Amino acid sequence: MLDIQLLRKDLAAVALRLANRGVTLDTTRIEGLEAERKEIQVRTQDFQARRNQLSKQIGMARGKGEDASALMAEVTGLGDDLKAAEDRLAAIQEDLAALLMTIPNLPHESVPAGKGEEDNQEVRRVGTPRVFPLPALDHVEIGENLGLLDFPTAVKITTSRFVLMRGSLARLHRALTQFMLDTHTQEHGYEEVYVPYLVNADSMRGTGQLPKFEEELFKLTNGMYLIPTAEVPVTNIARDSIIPAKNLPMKLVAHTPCFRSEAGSYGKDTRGMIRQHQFDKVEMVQFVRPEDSYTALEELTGHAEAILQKLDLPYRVVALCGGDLGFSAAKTYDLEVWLPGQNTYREISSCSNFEAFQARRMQARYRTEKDGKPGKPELIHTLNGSGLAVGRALVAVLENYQNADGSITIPEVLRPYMNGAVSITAPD
RNA sequence: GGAGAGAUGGCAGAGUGGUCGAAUGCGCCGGAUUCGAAAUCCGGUUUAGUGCUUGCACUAACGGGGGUUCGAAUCCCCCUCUCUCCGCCA
Repeated sequence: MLDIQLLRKDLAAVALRLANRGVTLDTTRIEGLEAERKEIQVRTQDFQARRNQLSKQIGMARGKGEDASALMAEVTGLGDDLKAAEDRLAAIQEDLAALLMTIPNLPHESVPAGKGEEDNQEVRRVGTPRVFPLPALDHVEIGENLGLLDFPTAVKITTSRFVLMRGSLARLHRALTQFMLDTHTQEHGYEEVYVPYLVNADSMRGTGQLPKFEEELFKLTNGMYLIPTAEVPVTNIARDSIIPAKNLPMKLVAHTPCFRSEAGSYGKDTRGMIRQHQFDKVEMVQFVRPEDSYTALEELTGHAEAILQKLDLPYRVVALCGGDLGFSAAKTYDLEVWLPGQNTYREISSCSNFEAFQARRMQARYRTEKDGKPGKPELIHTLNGSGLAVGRALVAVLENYQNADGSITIPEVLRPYMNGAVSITAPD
């Protein structure tokens, strides 16, 4: 949510910055609502002040045993006008609030202009794609040849966009998760958290999934939602709370399954594990002081990159352009891992700074300090990034570490998590 | 699932229709006292919003929503959550 004050003070500038992400702001409507709000609010408050004043006088008169009927008649006369003004004000403020909830965040000044994916800016490439003597297979063929990856059975159990993994492949998936969590907690200073996978609507509103993107979520019959990312429960830890300044920055990491309806992506990535209704992800979340958030974004992106580097997977870092930016983000770096089977880079992590956008929706604040003395509560900045998407990391390992004989070499850093095994071969 | 109790400021906790945004205690901040500290004493200490003469005024908020009333933390209705006991259970 944007600061309403910013819209009041400099609507034109807000509209201009939103244009960077291809969003047109209905400034006429906002100006109209604001003008009416101002007038009605002043009127309402005048009525309320008068009513409070008269009511107080009635109380005092009664206390002294005097007759208050004249005062009561006067305040009764206010009734209808007051009620009308209050109702109108409530309606306008509801309209304004609803409108405000659907306006995306302002892109940071460093965000490249552009409409979509093709305008994203490559920041750097790390690692060199391996050269295969024969055309590289994709992860579906590799996994199915090994007899460890099974889509038809998953379809039978549920439906498409689910997967079944068996044996050492299932274990490799778990090994990746453990390795990521251990690296972030032991080397990057994150606290591991275990969180609910079902959340209420308030939490979804807090991080920005609601009200605009309900169709992308799985909703339960009792009104709860399956989380589409650990970002939701983890970031909402800070909702409606004031964090002591000494606890900042707060760095949290969680491993959760993620559930996405993938509505609107029919026919896209239908093959393999790239786009699933259910996948695991290790997610990093940071709560920081506003002045630190862009340094924190670079740092957090580096933490995600460290996983790829340790796995020795080639990747590139892409700065999203305005048009490709998520609803709540002010700036985002995507990490794209090299997939030989597809001969392309595919997104495996997304690291974003939300500035105060989520914090304002959540009322997530920290107590400032001035010369060591406690000051006023102010909104924190929130960030998050995948570190990494586990399913896609598995895909990347399969494709990058495939051998001509159909086996998979296990990346060195994962071997301790695989009982020391060096490779994965088809079971007997 | 059944029965009961409750939800008030950073925390504890009073307030059951009228100058109550809210006693008191703790905590926190400032000051006094002290060589310094403890103790003690004095003062301060919620948030959001609006207006304009930018310092003042006003409005709103006592779990959430609705209602009664001239006036609601206080009365009524609905919802949510928490606690205790019983039952069930990984």
